[in-house]
Amino acid sequence: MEYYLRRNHPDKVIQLYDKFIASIEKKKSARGSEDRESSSDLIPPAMPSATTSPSPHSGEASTLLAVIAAHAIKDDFEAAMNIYTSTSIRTKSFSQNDERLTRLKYNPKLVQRLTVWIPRLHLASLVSRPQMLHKLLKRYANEQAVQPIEKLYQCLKDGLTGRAPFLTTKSQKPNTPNRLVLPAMIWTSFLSALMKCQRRDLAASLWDDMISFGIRPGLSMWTTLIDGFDNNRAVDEALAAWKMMRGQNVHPDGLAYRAIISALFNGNKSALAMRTFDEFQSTAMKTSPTDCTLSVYNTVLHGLLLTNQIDEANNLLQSMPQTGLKPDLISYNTLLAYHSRRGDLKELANVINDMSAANIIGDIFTFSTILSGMLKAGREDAPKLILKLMRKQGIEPNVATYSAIINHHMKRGDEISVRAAFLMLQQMEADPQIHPNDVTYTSVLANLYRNTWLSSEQVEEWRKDIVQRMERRGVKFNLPTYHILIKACLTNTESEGLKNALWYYHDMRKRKIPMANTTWYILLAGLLHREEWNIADEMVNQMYTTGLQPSGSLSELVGKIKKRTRILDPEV
DNA sequence: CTAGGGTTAG
Repeated sequence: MEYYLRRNHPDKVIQLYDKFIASIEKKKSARGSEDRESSSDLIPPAMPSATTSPSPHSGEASTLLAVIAAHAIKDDFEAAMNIYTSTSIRTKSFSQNDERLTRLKYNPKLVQRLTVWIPRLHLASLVSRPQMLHKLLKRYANEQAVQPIEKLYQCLKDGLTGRAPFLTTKSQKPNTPNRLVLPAMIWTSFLSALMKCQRRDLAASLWDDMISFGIRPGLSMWTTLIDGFDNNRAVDEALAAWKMMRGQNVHPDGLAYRAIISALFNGNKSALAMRTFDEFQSTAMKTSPTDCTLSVYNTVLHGLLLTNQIDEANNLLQSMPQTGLKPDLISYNTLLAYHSRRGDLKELANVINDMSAANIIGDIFTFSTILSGMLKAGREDAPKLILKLMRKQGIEPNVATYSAIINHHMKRGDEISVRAAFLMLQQMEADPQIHPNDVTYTSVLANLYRNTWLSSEQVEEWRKDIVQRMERRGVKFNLPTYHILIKACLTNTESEGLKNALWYYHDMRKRKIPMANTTWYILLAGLLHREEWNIADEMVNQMYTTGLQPSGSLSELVGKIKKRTRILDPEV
């Protein structure tokens, strides 16, 4: 194939590729029938092994690139796209300095065309396998990796409207039969990923793009938007989206109700959340599947407990049987979490008894929750006890389990405990099953900032070490992380504390992570407490420039800063 | 496609 490419005979290359594919298909079907003959009907198919499904060798990728290059010589992108999206050949997307590409450098025009084509072909193959694209975006969002998401999205937009479009939304289809149709769910996947990265600005422009392509956002898109605002702790925006959705006569289902109710509870609007829940019960609940209804109930339960409305929570639980609903494992875990936060061992035991009476077996969430509740209550033997219990039940401890233990060590703050925490962290880093996450590292960092036992040199050394480890592993800060760290820094009375807090603030701005009301509250309350009036004034100004109109407790805080009201109670 | 619970902290 390379010979014909060099001789500029693309059609020969294409012929050879077709033959190659045909021979593969023949081999596959031959092998397939052999398998059928040899295996009895009673024996289930074996695990895929090297002999039954050969792993793609690199030769296949080179062959694919050769035929793509042949089509590039003929400038037939559509044909290349058809091959690329339908081939079973697995290949990492070819990078620009791929060794296979540089072998074509005798034809610079061809190489240049291929460097434009390859990312587009990569996207096209993802668009034709939406669930694969979704998985990829989800992974990027988990890693807070905005750039690759943006890159894919830019390529998508370019594919719809650029100089040589190869994608189409359904509404345009009649005039463009040769383009790949973009499934509507892909918009939802991108929106969800961008919101999880706290990039409301990019999410907003995606929304605008979608409208300008003539797509009316459907229920799932609205739900994703509201969920995203909830993730970003932006209640007002969530509520605005909810109203806009209803204004467009889109009827919410259980999932949509769940999203808005969660946002309202998290945004301190529990009365409105409960009214919305009542509305759900008298409307969408009638046609909602049981598991979906239960998720709404569990969200309400979680919200009530979050706002310390324990009586209301018990009323809700008691009302469930009348509607044919039974509390499930998640309901019980939610209850356990409430008592765990309060370190209430007696109530924890009560819930565990209720669970066994209802024949509900605990899972990893259950055990991690109980473990941290016991630690909060001062039970030093909790890790040993719970880990033993888990082994007996065959439940593997995970990141949350070990993070809880590490947090406990770090909280104690003496040198021996901190060293124990670092040792456990090292063990987690060495084991791919329990790699530390943002929560683990945040716990270590926040406790270091708050530490008053150790020398500041020692703290600084350990802090640098942690930051390096995070960078090495690609673990990035997100909104709750910043909140925790800024607050921890500001509680440290040393001047370092203030400096560090402001560093995190600037880092947030640099990374374009939008501030939630809570962010400003934490910052301003900390500055007020330290009586850093000038810096507090400056922050208030910067808050106004973001267009935020503070209300409630946040505006009270602004008033106190303006009036230089000193906090006299040293406990606050 | 969007989906309820745990580990950071409030």
